[in-house]
Amino acid sequence: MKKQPDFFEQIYEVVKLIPKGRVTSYGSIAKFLSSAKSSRVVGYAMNACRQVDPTIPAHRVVNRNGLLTGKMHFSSPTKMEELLSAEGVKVEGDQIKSFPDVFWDPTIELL
DNA sequence: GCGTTGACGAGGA
DNA sequence: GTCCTCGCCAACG
Repeated sequence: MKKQPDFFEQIYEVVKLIPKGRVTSYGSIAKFLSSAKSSRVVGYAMNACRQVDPTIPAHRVVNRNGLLTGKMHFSSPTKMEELLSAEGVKVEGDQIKSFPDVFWDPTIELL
């Protein structure tokens, strides 16, 4: 029996493949899964990732603006930027510095 | 079964 | 360049 739809598993797998110190966007993951329009669903999966697999580095997933939109969903609102900062990702406020520099696109790296 | 919400993205003004 | 609107898919009430 499946605990979660394959859709979610796919997302989690990609997120867990994100190298340390790198980040990606919801849209890129969605696009990698052949559903660029399902970017919102990717974010929803992240929200559920905690109950599925808390080891998922959801903090490495941000929106296309490099903004930590989901930081409020973490244990603490500051947990996300702390984790990113600890991995070498410069974060100012809620936005990632040098976003294109730390950006990791599964459609390019994994392909 | 219907309507609303949501960690988004792209397009248009 | 910024701001607003629409779309898209899945889950929740």
